[in-house]
Amino acid sequence: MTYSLPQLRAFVTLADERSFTRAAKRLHLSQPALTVQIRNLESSFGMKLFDRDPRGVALTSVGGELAPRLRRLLSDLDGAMSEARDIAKGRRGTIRIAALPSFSAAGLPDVVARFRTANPAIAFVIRDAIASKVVALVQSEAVDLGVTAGVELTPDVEILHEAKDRLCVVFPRRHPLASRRKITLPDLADFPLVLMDPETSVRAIVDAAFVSSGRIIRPAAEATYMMTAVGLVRAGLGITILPASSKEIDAAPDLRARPIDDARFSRTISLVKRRKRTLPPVCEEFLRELIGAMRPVDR
Amino acid sequence: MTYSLPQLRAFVTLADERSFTRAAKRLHLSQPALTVQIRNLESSFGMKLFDRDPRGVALTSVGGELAPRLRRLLSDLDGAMSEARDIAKGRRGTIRIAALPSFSAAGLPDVVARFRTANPAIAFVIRDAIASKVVALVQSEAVDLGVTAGVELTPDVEILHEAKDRLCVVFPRRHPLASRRKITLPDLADFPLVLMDPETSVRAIVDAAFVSSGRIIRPAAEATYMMTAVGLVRAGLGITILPASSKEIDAAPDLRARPIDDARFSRTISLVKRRKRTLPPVCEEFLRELIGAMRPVDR
DNA sequence: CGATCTTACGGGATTCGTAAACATA
DNA sequence: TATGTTTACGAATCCCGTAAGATCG
Repeated sequence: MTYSLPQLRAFVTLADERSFTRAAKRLHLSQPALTVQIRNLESSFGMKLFDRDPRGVALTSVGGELAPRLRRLLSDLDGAMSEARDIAKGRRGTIRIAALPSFSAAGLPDVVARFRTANPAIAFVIRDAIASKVVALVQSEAVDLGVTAGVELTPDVEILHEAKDRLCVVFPRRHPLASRRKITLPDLADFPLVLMDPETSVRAIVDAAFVSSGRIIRPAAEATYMMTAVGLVRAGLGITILPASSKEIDAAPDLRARPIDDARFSRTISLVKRRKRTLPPVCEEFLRELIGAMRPVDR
Repeated sequence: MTYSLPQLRAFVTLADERSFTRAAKRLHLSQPALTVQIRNLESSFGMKLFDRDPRGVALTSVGGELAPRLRRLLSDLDGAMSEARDIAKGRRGTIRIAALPSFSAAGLPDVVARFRTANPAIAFVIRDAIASKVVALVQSEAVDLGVTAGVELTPDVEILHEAKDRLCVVFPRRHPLASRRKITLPDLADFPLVLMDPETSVRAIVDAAFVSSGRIIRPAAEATYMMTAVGLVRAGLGITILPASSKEIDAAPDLRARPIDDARFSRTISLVKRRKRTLPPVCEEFLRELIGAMRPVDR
């Protein structure tokens, strides 16, 4: 009426070996135990699957139909299970991360690279997106982890770690700001500003700081990508404000970046996951590495 | 460490239903029993496969990897087993027969046709071959059943049933033989003979009969196919000797066939199978039909 | 005899259902 | 409190190994 995995394994092995004794050996089983498994399987079919003979057994025609299919199915099954076990043990797997473009370019690559040299069988999927999109990706479980900033979180997104990221002002080497020891908010208002797109978290911080100090902002230009903002500054269009960690600054040797002496010009980088979802084990491991690397950067 | 079929079924169903209660219902299982299965499977992995929540359960990422593969594997497995059960029950299957050309054309088609209307899901493979080839096909298990004649059988071929098939002489309507009441061996020797190929069982019988009566045979022509022999007779080349059951005779309205009044001019049609091989159940059923149809034919 | 498969029996693990405890909205 | 999951425990079944029996060459 029913059948079990041991029965099916016994059947396939016996079909291979065509001898109860040899098959039992291969199954690490006593030979009578094998006989019983086969007998039970046969009685569940209501017919013989093997023709016994003192010098070997042979498959019945029904057995012959079944054997190759079961052999393949069982090997697929074992493959799937052992693969899953590998994933569970962290020997294999995929880590999916969504992160702000700044972090994707600056902090993340080193951590990922180090982790991959230690665990070469781990694959990464990295999606760079603006803060609100990062949260959406985490919420929909399109990714395991998210790195975002300054977004009100929905209740089903959980913060695992936080780090401060200061903003700094970026200007040409010979700019008047270069001689100031400390740069404060009013200093910035003296020069034309190249700002990030209003959708971005950096822009939100800048806007908030200016508003809270009672000033209005008049951007000379707006950019979506930080590299564009840097280019505009190099062209003399004005100064800009970017995360201290952004790599784009280093790409322009003729520019200088200086932290702004104002607590409002900093943002909280949050490492998040979907609440009440257990992470894959590799992911947990990577998480620890990432937290270690997420110390606030000053320059 | 290990896993069982009930565990895997529980896993897949729970992944489908995303609720222990609903899944248990679908599995015809008490709900605690399901909890235990999942717990054991999870502990064998050393990690959770589901994230529990009062209003439903959700797959872990490892569980997500596993679920679709297992769902397919289990459904394939059940498919293979139920198909095999169908074959075992005779609701489906293939019957493979090798038979002498004469029997393939004369006796077999009607039996097969009748059987197929009763069991439409049964497929047939019919190979027509000369006697020695038929035995070889049975011996190598390329076919389940064989219909042969006058061949010394190897010990691993078993006779299931036998029937007499008389030979008859075939001649043109206006031939001198047409007026004889009884035709005996000496009568035949008076006319030119069209005989079958020396490889065939019919020819072996004719040769043996002539030899045992001390005559030598001088064939006017030889044919491999009985239809050819009939054609040669119609053309007036001589007379021929064919199995009484052969359909080829009926295809020539200008010919007459008459039994030969000599016990030596008959052959034993044997229905055979490989010794110590159990036949598929459908095949057993067909066998009974075939034996019923294999009564000796006189004309 | 000897090699091979089958049957018989006891210990241990698995599976299942009922009943009760636990968690969360 | 209502819904849904987990824990606890006893009964039935299944699986396995040892030992003895059966079969064929």
